[in-house]
Amino acid sequence: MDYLKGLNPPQREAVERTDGPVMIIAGAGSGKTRVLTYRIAHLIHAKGVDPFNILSLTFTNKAAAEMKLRIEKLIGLDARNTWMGTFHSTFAKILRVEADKIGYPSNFTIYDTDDSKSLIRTIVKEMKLDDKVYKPSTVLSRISGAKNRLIAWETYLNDPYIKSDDDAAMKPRMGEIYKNYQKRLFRSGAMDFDDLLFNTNILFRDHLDVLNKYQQRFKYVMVDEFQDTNVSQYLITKKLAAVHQNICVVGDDAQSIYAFRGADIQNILNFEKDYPDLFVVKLEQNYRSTKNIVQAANSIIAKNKAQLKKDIWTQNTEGDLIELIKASSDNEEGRLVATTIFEEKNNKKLNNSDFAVLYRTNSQSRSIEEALRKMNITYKIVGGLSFYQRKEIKDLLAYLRFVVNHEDEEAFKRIINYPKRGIGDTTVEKILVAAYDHDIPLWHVIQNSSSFLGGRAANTVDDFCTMIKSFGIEVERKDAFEAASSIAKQSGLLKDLYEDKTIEGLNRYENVQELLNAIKEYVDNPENPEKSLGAFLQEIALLTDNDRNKDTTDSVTLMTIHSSKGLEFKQVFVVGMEEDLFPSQMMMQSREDLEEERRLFYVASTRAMDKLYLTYALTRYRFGRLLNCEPSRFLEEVDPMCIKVNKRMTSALAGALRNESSEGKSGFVGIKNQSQRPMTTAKIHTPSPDFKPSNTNNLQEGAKVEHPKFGFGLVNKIETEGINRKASIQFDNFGEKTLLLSFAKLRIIE
DNA sequence: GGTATACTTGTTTTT
DNA sequence: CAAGTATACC
Repeated sequence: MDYLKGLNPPQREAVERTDGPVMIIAGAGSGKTRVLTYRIAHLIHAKGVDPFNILSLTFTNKAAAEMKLRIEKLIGLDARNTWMGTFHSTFAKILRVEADKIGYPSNFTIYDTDDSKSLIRTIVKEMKLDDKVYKPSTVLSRISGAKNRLIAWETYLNDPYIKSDDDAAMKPRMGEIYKNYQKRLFRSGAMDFDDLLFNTNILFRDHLDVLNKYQQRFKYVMVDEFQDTNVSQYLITKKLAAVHQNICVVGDDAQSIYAFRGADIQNILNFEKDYPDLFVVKLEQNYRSTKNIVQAANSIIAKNKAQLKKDIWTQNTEGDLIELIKASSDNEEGRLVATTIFEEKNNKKLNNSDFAVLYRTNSQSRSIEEALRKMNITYKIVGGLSFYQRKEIKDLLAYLRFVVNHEDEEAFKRIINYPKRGIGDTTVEKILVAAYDHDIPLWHVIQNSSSFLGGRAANTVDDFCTMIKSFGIEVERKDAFEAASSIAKQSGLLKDLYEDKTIEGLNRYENVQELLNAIKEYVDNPENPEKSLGAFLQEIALLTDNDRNKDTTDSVTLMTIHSSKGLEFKQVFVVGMEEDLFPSQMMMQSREDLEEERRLFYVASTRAMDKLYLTYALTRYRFGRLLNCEPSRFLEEVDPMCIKVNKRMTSALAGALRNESSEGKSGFVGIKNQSQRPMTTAKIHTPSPDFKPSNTNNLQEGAKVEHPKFGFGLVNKIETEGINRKASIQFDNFGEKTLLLSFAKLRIIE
């Protein structure tokens, strides 16, 4: 086939060596995706492998989608039939089919991190533990770590090493929390992200017939971004490939940046031990960047000890030196980035989309955004607070989730009293406790609320229950879009948002509409055979909005270094090159951590094709405080031959900019302080010694009353709004106040 | 039960 | 500095 001609010798080897275990070490910019897609095309086209027998695992939906598209271009529609997706989505699909084998319903819910944390918070509360000690995020990452190493809660509780570890951390009850968390997930018919992998392992361990089915099916297994796999993921792929041994992993140990998520760099470093007859190919020619950038990147990564030996080189031109830019403050850093982009755009006739600004933490985007906005440069932010994490989106999704899975506790808690229907925390608590204590399904309690709750609470819960049931009927009869729109309307959610006329309120309303649009798109897309709401929810649970913004406007990209992996731009700014920020202060305890930070720097640097800028600021607002910063140690690690210090910042200009910024700042702060200073209030009234609240059922307008705090006053007006009677009272010392009569303690004087 | 306010608290990265 | 939670109040 012709397509082999465009490949260099190692690339070609990687494509043609289709059988047996293969490891492709692919340096940054070495044409990895190309090799992968050609390899799959080659399997199908030249080797006659049925696309159904090929499984390719990636880390992002975007990578999967892109690869699929590229293969389709090479070999046509056959490509559609290969299995290609993220670890999580692929095994979620398999788990749906096989759920009953491990006791789960096939419509199980997938909890996102927020759901998981919320569940942990309630468990910690129920166990009467201190949530300062057992912080949801800490607990979750501990549990997650265990799951990624395939440690079940039973094992966790019995392991003396873990026990002493937790004791030492002053968190002896961790194992119990893990146990309760897991049981609760199971009761809710829910799995968290890690469960998708953990339970796949359980499934394959306990049901050899199932394992065998998939082993037969997936004759060829490929894993992209192999350096980011955790033990749990690795074991799944290893098992799947155990029969045919056609496993091909592609990765770059130098770009392993997800250890915090359980990724184990040892997987790639030790791969050869598991497969002694492993065929290793190294792709070392970089097609992306200039010589200067490649050399700089090499000099950075050379400082790491734990790595596979490789020698990245390029035939590209020398290119510009890397520019080091010093700014006096974070705001100035933003301005310098913006002006540089502006100039380069004009000088070199570039588009906004040729530029990217990369940072270590999301919070750094603010100063950059401000500066770009001032210069009228359009930009887009990738990642950050995701669309699917917005409250209004989660609320609607919770409705949808709960209608599909009546046991979904986290969804239930979100919607039971939103929009307000008069069901308070105590009632919710009672329902959950009833379900838990009697070991009965949550939905059973809701359906029979009168046996567990008092009269009026039971009534409102009944109404809620009827509503959910009617939604259930709609979901059965209609497609996902019609059902979701109807639920959004009838639940009152849309109305609640519509009535909020603030800017944010409007925004929220639009976001919900956007979600509905997304559902419509899903339904209309012929590639999705199943139009049901359940099918849509499965799809969306593992979606991050990285690939969602397909807006075509030409814009500068702002994102964290993590989310930049796999991308490339002509010009790249890595901002915030400061000690404690990059490398992050959290990452400097151990050498392993520091090495991961260094790999992160390597990833950032190798995104650039033509030009790389490194910027740092001398001062920066963090924790709401102005801090002095030191240049990052990483700056000294870059080969000095590749760098030039930017001279365009004359000190006069710097001074001018600094003054301007401080003036603007202080003026603003001054105004704000003034408006926020609390007014001095009148002295609180001391109630008369014989103060006793009167029955206010017959309170009349014009009556004279005493309030324990506000003192004496005259009733101006009484209004009745539903159950609530309110009185406007003109107090002698506190002005007019409107009080709710069912709560306000008032003594009627005359 | 609902809501306005004060207060704390935390900022790494994400499937 | 911002968001999210506890509190106190109506």
